[in-house]
Amino acid sequence: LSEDKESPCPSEPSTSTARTFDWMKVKRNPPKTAKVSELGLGAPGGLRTNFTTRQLTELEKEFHFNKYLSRARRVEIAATLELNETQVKIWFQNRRMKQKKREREGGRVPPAPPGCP
Amino acid sequence: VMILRSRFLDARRKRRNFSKQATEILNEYFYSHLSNPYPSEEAKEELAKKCSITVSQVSNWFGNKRIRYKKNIGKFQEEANLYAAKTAVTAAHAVAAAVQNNQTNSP
DNA sequence: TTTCTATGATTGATCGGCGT
DNA sequence: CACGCCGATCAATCATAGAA
Repeated sequence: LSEDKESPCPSEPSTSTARTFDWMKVKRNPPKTAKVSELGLGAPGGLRTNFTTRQLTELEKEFHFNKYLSRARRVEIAATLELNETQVKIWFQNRRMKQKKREREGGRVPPAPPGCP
Repeated sequence: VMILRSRFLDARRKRRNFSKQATEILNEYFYSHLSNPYPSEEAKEELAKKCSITVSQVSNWFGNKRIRYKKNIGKFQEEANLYAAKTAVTAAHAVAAAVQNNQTNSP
């Protein structure tokens, strides 16, 4: 229940080590952020959108109010912040995971180990 | 514009590199599982304990390692052979011990 | 000291699996 | 079958530590 079988190995090892495995070939599809859909809009296609401070502030505020969004609320937020409903949905999803991660790892050990001038 | 970046200027800064031994342990695992360098949650916890870092840091390390490795396999060739040899020696020791044990316990 | 590289962390977005 | 969520991961980027 813990060993890996190296099944895929299309390439040839050539030398002693370093073969190419499938995980090294994994490629993600580029973001489909309302790309070619709207022709003419400044909708950046295949780019990682950079949220502005205003957007993040509003999203954060909403998050503290509700950890989950209703369809209606999502539409509102999206319109107000000029984002897709999907982006808002994903933001909340990532935010929840971030929250959980903090709680889980919250059992901090923030003491001052070594040097602290 | 640069002010907009100030929103971050937070945790990301003041970063500490892991101890050399921790990196040693992580690399050993990575290269001995190069065919599938995706440690399970349990494995991550074990590595975290051995390295004295958090599970998240172990995840970050593997995430960065995988991406950077496949981005430029050649650059890690040397490192790969180094650790491959190391694990080979370990394996050899194990085999040697087994043989030794076999001879002394052969009725 | 200045410049360039190695590395840990962050985060918008994707992938696969699951429940509704 | 479509949709939202979770957990893990990707991929690009940020900011700093360290080598040159």
